Amino acid sequence: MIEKNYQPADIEGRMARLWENAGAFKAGRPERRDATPFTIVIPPPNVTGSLHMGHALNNTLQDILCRFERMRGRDVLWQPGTDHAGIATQMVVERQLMERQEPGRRDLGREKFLERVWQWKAESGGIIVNQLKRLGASCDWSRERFTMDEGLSRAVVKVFVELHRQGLIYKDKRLVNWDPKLLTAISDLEVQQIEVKGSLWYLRYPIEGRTFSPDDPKSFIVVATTRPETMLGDTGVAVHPDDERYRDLVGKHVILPLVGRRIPIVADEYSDPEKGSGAVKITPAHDFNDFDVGRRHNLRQISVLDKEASLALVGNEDYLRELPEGSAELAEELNGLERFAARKKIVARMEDFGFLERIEPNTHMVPHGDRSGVVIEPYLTDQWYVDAKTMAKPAVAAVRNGTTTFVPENWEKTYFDWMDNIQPWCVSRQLWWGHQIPAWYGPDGKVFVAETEEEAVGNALGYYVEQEVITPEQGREMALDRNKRTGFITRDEDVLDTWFSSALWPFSTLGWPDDTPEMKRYYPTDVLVTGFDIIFFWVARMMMMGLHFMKEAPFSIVYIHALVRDEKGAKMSKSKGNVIDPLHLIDEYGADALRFTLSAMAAQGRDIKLAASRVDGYRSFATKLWNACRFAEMNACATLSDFDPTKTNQTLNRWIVHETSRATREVTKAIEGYRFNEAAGAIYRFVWHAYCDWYVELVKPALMGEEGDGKTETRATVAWARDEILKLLHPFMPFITEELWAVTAKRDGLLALAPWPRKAGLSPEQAAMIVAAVSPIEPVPVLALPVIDADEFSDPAAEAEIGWVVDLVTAIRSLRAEMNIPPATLTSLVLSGASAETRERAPRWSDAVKRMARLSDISFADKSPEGSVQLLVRGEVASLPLKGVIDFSAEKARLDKELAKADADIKRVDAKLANEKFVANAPEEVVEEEKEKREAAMARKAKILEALERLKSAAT
RNA sequence: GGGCACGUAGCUCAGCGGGAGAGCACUACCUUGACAUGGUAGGGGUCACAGGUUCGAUCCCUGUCGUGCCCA
Repeated sequence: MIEKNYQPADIEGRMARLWENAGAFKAGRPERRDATPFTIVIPPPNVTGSLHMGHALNNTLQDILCRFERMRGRDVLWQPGTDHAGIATQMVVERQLMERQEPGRRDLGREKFLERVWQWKAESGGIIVNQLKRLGASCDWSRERFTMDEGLSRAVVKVFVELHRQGLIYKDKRLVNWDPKLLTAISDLEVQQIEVKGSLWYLRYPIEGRTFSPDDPKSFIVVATTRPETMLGDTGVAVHPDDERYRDLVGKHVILPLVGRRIPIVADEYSDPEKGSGAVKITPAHDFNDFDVGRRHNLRQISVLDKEASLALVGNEDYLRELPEGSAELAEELNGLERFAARKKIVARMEDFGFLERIEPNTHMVPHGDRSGVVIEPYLTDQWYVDAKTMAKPAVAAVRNGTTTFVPENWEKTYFDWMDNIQPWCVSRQLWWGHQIPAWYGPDGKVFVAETEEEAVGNALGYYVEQEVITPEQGREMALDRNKRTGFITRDEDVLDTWFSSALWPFSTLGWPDDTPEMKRYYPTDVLVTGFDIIFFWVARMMMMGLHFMKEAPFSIVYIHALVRDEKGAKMSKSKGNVIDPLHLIDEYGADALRFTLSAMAAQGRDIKLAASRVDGYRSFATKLWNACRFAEMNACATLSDFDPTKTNQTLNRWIVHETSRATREVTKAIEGYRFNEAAGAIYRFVWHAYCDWYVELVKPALMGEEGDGKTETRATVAWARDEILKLLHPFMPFITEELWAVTAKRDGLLALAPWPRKAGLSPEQAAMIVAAVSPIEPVPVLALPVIDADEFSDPAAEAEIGWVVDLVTAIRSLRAEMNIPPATLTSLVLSGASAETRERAPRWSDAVKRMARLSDISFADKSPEGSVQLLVRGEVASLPLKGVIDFSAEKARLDKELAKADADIKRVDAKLANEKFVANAPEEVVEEEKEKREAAMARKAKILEALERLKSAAT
């Protein structure tokens, strides 16, 4: 029994348990041993995460693909899991410690702190997994992985060690993006350039050998800077080589104000003559561009900030070297000042001495940490880097030669642009939560990289024994006793960038580096579904790692979907307060409605501006389906096991079979082409406007009539079409369809595992494979049913007949509305001058048409009766004798309007046909079409004129 | 500054070289035996603007204006 009302909340939890208990989503089900695998790896959400609209869209689309392919008989593995999210998670736990007024991270120490993080993960991590289940994600949850699982960690270590051995991972001292709040390096991608209203300070740098005077422009050079506080670390001034103003100053020196350091003026094209004063100060240790300029001109690198971005001058040998007497006092005074306080103080001091020329307001881009939100400091440190440039080459080639394809393909350009200009990837992070780098150092700083501590320590001790730094005896002792080597051999404190482990996700989750059966069966994966915002973070890096270690690209298709925005088009963000919570929408409208909305709006290459009213609309759609199924149930329409839809006799039944096969073709092709919105549109139109609006309405007389073969066939067809609908709709609305599948008939299997309506173009072998794959273990009776081939089953005769009925009913309804005939008034219909075909057809539809068009009777006549209103239906006249019922002037107005429309059509077509160039150049069929249109319009016009004539005589 | 999108009904969006579409909202009528979470009918658009290509442009090209995003 179907409940009277559709209550999504009721059924969704129940269906989720049903799937779970049946193990419906498990990969490698025995009966699919011989089926072709279909693999998707989930973009692992952060363990700290909770479901947002982006996740909802991303996982809905993946689920549609997975459910679709599962129904097509494939052995689907949708690999789920979560990401340890280094910085994010560490921050969450640190905040928790603070809120509970417990000792902080550093007080706890590394080991204790990590225990706390794991504890947090056990208690509250992975909330998002349950939220994904609420959305209906059909992942193989039994295979859930976490990027810091033992197995995945082993993969990470192995990759690191091998890349290091191959020279693709190395340690280097260069500028990094330093986050002075989180006290770690971050990658270029974790930096966001934010436009900031700041100032441009024009500073006077005195030229060596000239007496400085603010009034004498010859005694100084003006440099413009957005960061005056870094001047303490200046080691040069650059001007453009072609800049006439400064040509004779190149090669001279300036004396750095306040500091007294003697630094050169160099010519470098980096300096832009149009910007500022045309001269720039060069601070190689605190600016990426300056770093390059400095290298070109052999300028010193003087770091003047510490890791918290405060001035570090006292004891700073680089800074103090070669400074004149008295400079140490300034160092004492400024030491320890935070960078922005230092800026104020230095500017004030410069002004005091006449070194400040002016300050201009200036809007410019300032790098910010995407996690901490603070201004990023370019900072000179030792870090580990991946040679991304080398690794990118095969990754670019794989896309260029089509091994991997982006959908839509315009994202390939973005991918290439980035890959072609890729920078070394800084993978070390000064955090605790993550994969600790498998590198150990000896007392002289020599690095030993190995997969295990034993191996690294063994290598190291062997080396130092050989170098005679220690005796063999000491070496043996240190090898056996960890405490003995403390202080001699130390492990690298840093952990790897979270994205390092994510990059391995497509194979680490399958058991690599072990040679597992899953590796063989499910790699490479079929499709990756993700948002464009992580093409660089994730897609590109998976390509690099996959190609390097597996020798095969990790996926053949990368489907890039849109960003979900609020209804005004703004990006959703907590700070803007415009976040729509998918869980609220699920509570209010149901997961099915949300999923359908997202897929219906997922047009390629366009962002989704989501309005709740759309979700509401699709909830109505679910209700509509619900009630249509109740209708079938109330009329005893039951699924018959030996029913063959292609063998139906009734025209109406043949029509819905025809329409079903068309819908099947449309939906199938659209999903295959990743056009989710088209697939959703096709099934929506079919269910509502074909099945409900017409089929169910037209079928009522038969279902209420006498028992017989026709009624039996009709009942079976109603049920059959309903079942096909449930299948076609299942990938989009899994909950309601699974529920209706269960309650509308006694089924031996889940809808989630039922076979997809046979699609166009499926080879007999493939079809046989599907049946063979699904049947042995769990026989699903539906399989015994003949399948229809959407390409083959078409019935133009049925389509023509039902089309005529539809047009007739629509025309009468329209007229009645225009004439303001109340629904309670029944009218007669006279089919005048009807063709033999119409005379033959009409009786079959008389009951249905009478009901739907509110008619009392239908009759035939040679001519339209006096005073009747005439309609044109497929070239024939249908008359409604409405003498005394209608307002003649209203009818005249209606006919005049139609006449005008016909005239306009004729005029437009005539203009076209009169155009010689059109007739000469347009394709023949287009010209032919136009001629047919003209004829049709002329015929229409003739009948309208006739009707007007008759009206005139009737009125008088 | 470079790049990528986008400007279509009041709103949110499809579409597309040969007669402008959907959902929501709106108007009128209807509680008919699945459904008022419904039905029927209807109103509403110079397809941002200006050029060009074409027999024909909402669609292709160029430019302008506006919006969004990415990169520097």
